[in-house]
Amino acid sequence: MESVGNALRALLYLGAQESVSVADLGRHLQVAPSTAHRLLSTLKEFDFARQDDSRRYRLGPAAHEVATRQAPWDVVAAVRPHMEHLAATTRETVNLIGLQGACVVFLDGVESTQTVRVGVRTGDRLPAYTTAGGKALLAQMRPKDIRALHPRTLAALTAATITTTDQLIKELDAVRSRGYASNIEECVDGVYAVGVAVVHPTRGAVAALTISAPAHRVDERRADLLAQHLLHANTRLTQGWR
Amino acid sequence: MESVGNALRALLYLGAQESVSVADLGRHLQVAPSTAHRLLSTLKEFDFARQDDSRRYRLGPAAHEVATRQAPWDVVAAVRPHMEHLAATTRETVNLIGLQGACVVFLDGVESTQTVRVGVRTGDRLPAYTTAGGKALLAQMRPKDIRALHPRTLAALTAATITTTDQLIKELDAVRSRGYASNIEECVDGVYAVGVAVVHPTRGAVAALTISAPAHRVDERRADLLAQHLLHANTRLTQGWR
DNA sequence: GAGAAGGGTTCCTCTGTGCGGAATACTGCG
DNA sequence: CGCAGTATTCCGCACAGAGGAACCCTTCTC
Repeated sequence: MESVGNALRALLYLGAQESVSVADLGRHLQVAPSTAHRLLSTLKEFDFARQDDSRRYRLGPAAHEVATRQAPWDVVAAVRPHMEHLAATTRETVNLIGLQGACVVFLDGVESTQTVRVGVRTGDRLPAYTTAGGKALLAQMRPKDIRALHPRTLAALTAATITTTDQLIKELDAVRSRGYASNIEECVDGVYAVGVAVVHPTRGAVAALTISAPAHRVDERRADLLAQHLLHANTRLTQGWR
Repeated sequence: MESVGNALRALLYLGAQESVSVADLGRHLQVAPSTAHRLLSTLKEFDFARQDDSRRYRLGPAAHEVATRQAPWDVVAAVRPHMEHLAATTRETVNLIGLQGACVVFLDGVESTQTVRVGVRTGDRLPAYTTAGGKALLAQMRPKDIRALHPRTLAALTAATITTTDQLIKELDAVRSRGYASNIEECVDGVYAVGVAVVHPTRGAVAALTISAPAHRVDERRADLLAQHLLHANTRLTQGWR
């Protein structure tokens, strides 16, 4: 696979430069300019390279996406049995959530066996501020970092969604005081969720554990009970990491 | 470039999965198993994929490296004229430094024109705790994040290097109080440097600006003067970002 | 333990893809 | 505007990459 090899060499080269011309790459790979051009065009076609009006090529967003979209799979595997136990104990849906920039991604899920239940959303992405898991993770950050990550006003997904960063910062203060985060129909109408951050001893907050239920099944007292289950599971999990 | 296209599709697929088998990839790309195997083998050859004894393939470190080694080139360009002015004014070497994990990388430099001078190190990497720029950037982080990033004991580059994370955390406190960081022969014997973090209004601490000089030319009073030059340049720079 | 099923890896043949060269188009400088 | 350098497009051809087959490996079941 000589041409594939050259494409990967081109990608590595592009990653190490501010920008690259066809001639630069041709010299680097010892290939004809038309071959270098063809490689860069293909990288561009898949968004591994971008080109502006100066004719030079830069690393494109696909390269960044491949690297940063990888989940902490070892954590996912370690948490799985705890999630299954939680789902069995509470009879509600349990999710493991990761933070990527200002979004959360659903990494894994164990669905409730009840007839009326919240479905798992593994693979989905949502704004962090709209979810219990997202709030639990954001609460690990300093207010200045929260501001750096969000515009002043935030898009609403429901009538209950937080809509300003100032509100969010206040809410995260409450999360820290309470010891867990909640989402009361802020993301999807009819869904109530609680969440806690999973903090690895050397890697910091790597994910969040949440329990989601139909809102009609959860009042404040039950939310608190569900949260206690989460906190117990979290303690057992992180004790296994020492 | 059909084969290059398939290699890039393979890379994207690998980035979205925990692990991938030859059969998985063959089905995904609609190619023969031997073709899928050949693609994965080439990705593996360049470290874009890794394979363990289970025969399955995972994303390799090269993909991560391509994405994360990219410097903030727009910042580098914006800072350049300020660096040139600083170097002309102080007649010492000016560097722009970025933080990557627990290391700094020298992003750009303007060398002093004096006969005896500190050389520029653009492209070099060093432990952050041994450099003024690194310390300036680390001082923007919380102690718990510093601990997460460093082992208890730190390797010494000179007799003056900080050798424990506890010492480093104390030093970073002093950096924050003083308003700038210094490196008094902690990295290279005979080099004295001062540094300040360049803080972008929405992106946070994106780099550090430093002035490095032969130690025999810098006493405490001159270090403070050099630091004032840095702080003034930093203010002008960040005002241009509003 | 033996055998079956599924899948990974290696090898071979052949054809169509990717290479380099040439022509054309574009950009920046004097 | 003309020129030099470089990017982009197009074409012909040969060899690189595709698929198929054989062999090897792993896991599961009896």
